[in-house]
Amino acid sequence: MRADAQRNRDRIVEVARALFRSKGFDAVSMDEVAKGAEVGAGTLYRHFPTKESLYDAVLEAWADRVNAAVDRALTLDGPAREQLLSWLSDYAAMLTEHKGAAARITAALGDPGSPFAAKCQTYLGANQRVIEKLDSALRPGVEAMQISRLVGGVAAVVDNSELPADAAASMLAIVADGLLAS
Amino acid sequence: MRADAQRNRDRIVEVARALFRSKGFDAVSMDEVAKGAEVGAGTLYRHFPTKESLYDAVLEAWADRVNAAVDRALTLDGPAREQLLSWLSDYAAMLTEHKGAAARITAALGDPGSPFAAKCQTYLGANQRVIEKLDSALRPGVEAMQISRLVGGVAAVVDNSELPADAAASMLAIVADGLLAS
DNA sequence: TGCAAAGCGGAGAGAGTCTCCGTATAGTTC
DNA sequence: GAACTATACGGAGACTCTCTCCGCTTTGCA
Repeated sequence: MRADAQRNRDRIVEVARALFRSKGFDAVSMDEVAKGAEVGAGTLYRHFPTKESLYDAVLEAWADRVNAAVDRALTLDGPAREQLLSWLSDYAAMLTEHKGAAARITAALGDPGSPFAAKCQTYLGANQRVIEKLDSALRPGVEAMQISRLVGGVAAVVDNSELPADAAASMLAIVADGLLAS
Repeated sequence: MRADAQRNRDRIVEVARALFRSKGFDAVSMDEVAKGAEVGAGTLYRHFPTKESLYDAVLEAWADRVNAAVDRALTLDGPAREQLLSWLSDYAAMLTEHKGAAARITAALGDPGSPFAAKCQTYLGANQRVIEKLDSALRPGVEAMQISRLVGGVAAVVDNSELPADAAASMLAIVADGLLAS
């Protein structure tokens, strides 16, 4: 990639990250991103052929943080319930960090053609690790996809309705208790 | 209302219901509805000032069916878990009946200014009745809003990803067990 | 039958995503 | 350092969508 192209790409992602974070996916227009990054619309669309692909680039750094959160939760001293709850709330918090991300990523969970497919694999892998570690404490037959969708659903509701942290926590507690063996 | 206006209104709602049900909220354009109902855009917008208000009119008949579903579930013979599950799956099924409805209605749960406010009250009231009836079997302190949001979140995921009924059922079972006292 | 009020409908404003293509520049080769 | 080519730039505008404005038509009452 030519040096000017790389500079422009970096600037676009940086500007887009700030805009998406503060205003949410829908409320940011591509024109706005182009103007903010001081490039033309053509340049923006050459780097990112759709708005979703730009969003994907903005969310790039998340995979590492997801894995770190799993590691942290699973090495906690304490009962399985506490480890599970810690992971679920970290997971939900990461999903709601950017407005609109939770619904979008969760919708892409079963769609290999989505621009978010790589991120979904990370999430599914993280939940798979949780299942393997907590195994016997969990409801028999529970799958990574179910956890991903349940928590994604809760996160999407929290995000959409801009709920406070305690509302999110109480819903996650219900999900966690449902996931634990009864 | 003048007779011609009433006829047009009825035809618009009928056409819109068919389109929304088959294609989902986002994929239907107002132009399409106007053309299908053989009216001009102006006529459509006089009857329904926004696309959401048209959607609301399309969903009008639901309130009765919600209350009927609660009645049916709560008079089932069987343990609380069975009654709860029956209601939750009816509730989720109704929310996913029209593509896009689950997310929209659930997002409006806490917003009195939404065009769906009346429908939300119906849902909250239904869940409140469930809580009062099952009371001692449920997790202490559980609220109608929490149930509405949890099931709405699950329904939105099911709807978005077009999941089969058994995937929905397994997630609702987890939520139900979380809602029951442990 | 005549007339005001109510309703109709389509052109078009405004906003959004995304494309096309003439122009400019980076980086290589002599 | 000059010439050349592949690469990148940028903005006008095509297309689509929601929603408005306003001149024309129809209804229903007196």
